[in-house]
Amino acid sequence: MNLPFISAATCCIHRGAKNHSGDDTMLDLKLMQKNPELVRESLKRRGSTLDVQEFLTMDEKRKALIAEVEELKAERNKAGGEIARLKREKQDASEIMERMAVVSARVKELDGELNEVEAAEKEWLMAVPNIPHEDVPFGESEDDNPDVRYWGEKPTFDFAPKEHWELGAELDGLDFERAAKLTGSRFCVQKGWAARLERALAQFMLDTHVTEHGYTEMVVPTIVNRTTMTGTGQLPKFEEDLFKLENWEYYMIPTAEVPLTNLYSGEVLDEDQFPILFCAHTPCYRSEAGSYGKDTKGLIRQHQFYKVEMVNFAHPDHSYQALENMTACAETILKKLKLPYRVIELCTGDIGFSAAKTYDIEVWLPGQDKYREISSCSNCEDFQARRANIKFQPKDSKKKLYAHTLNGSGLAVGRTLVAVLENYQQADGSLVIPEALRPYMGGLEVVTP
RNA sequence: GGAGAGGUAGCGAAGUCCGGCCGUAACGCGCUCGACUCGAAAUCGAGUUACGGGUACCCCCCGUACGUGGGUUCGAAUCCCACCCUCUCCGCCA
Repeated sequence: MNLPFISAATCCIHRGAKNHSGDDTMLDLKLMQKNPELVRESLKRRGSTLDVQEFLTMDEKRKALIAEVEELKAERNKAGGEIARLKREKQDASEIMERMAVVSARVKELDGELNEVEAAEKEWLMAVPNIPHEDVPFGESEDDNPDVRYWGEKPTFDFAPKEHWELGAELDGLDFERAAKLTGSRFCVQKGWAARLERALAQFMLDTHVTEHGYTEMVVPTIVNRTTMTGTGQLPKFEEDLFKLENWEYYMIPTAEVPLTNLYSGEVLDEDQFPILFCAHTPCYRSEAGSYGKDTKGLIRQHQFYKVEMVNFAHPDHSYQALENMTACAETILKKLKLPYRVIELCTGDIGFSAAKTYDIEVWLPGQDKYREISSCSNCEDFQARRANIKFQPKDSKKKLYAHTLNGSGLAVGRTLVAVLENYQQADGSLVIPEALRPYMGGLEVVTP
């Protein structure tokens, strides 16, 4: 059976009724064929060791097999009509039938080989990361990410500012010990004001995006199937980062980007629907495999945290403007909270698998004396749209095109709570509630020990 | 958990019992273009799947796809097996 690469394939076991007919090809097959140098160069810039030649060899083999098998199939189809005619006319067709038995056996053989090559090719393609935009600066690691801009004044303290977990515990808001008892490490119980602050932040963020930025608020599943995880690029490569339900091909989302972006998988959008702006407040689950020893204390790196996520579907001509807009939306939250931050651009060595260009927003944490990531905004161009098969119908052409998808945190709620704690702490051990949040906190201005 | 119905183009839907002239897929809707009209509606006419391969522009030719995967057969939307999804009723449940 012939598995088309760019369209209606079905590499995944789980396939929704109608809207998951998407192929899960990662890169444009044609791009690989026509311009392998570009891909080779892109992989090199990312520091990947994937060998483009390996793919090209497979593709040659695939084409040769297709040529052979299709010739036989054409012959078989012709003979089929002939057999039908002879039988209708009550004539003997056994000679053709015998010959076709041989042809069919050969077809079956070749189809088997073809399937193997296509599966291997697909596996290879699925492991290729997106091609970074040509403007993305070269770099080998996060140390090479250039600053883009800074905002706000770092607060000054006439005492040694505490880290958030210390302050949170002293104010009886954060309880890591009991969370460890309930589950294990990297979980937290939030109590009283800290629980409400979490809710206030989420609500404040959602309200801002909905009423000021034009986003549509969504509630989506936070457990999704394998196809959905593949559509946005979490699978097949990063399975170990995910929590998976036992005995199910279901996964807990590491970000609402996954369900929000896949909302339109297998669909064709209207050009004038753009830009489509969705946001959602969801829990996020990450195994944090490989991060042993990193941020072991506090709320920074948890197995479960809440995030308000923004997802855009954009016209290819406007997706980079959309990325600037989305980043500004995330920054707005920090500005309203009066939290100092900086924006950096991820270099080729640090950019995520699915992204073509990414801005990270880092908030200032006085307790840690560092900027820490609180948002990441990416333009994935058509990378996810290909995998999830999200197209749109341009007005001025017949050909359907892939949409561009973007995603960004707006913001990670837990980390925002950390930033509020560390930036708004007072000498007497109390915590001032940022003005923007007070309406959501029943007017509360200060949390005291 | 029990019983039943269903999955075919952008949508609805025929075809499945009795395998082949039924997949550029009947019929209807929608959409595009044209005719009529001052213009519009109505009406009439024409067009309208995706991908892969040959030719890496178009045309054209060939192949594949009727939820998914397998089986039977010279040949499968149609017959057989397994699975997925949707809907209805019953039971249970926040």
